[in-house]
Amino acid sequence: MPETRAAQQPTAEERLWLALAAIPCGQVTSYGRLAALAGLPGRARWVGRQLSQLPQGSRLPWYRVMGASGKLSFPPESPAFERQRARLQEEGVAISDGGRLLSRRFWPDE
DNA sequence: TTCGTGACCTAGC
DNA sequence: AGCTAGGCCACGA
Repeated sequence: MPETRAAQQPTAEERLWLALAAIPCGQVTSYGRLAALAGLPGRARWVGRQLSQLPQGSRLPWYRVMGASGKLSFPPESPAFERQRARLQEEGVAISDGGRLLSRRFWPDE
């Protein structure tokens, strides 16, 4: 009988959820940094894919993640773009109409 | 199986 | 500031 998952080492997905949940309110990070924090440097695309599969009602702060260039990864005006922008706005993080982060709030600090 | 696509990134102009 | 090139890799057609 194999051991249950809980007794083994955390999976990459679990490490990602933990890193994601660790982003402080009012701060943001990038897909690449998140990948590195989860122990998978160079796997930014994988992070983006994981976030795209998050269930609708997820409590995780997916909206605190954007491209390394400081821009949201959704087309401006799209529903997803506006959702993310609104969530960030609630935390005091301003995003321009074009999707650019207007303040230095990347985490961890550089 | 190959090929295009994608919530990406860095380096180099 | 905006290209381009190459790297990354899971998925579906």
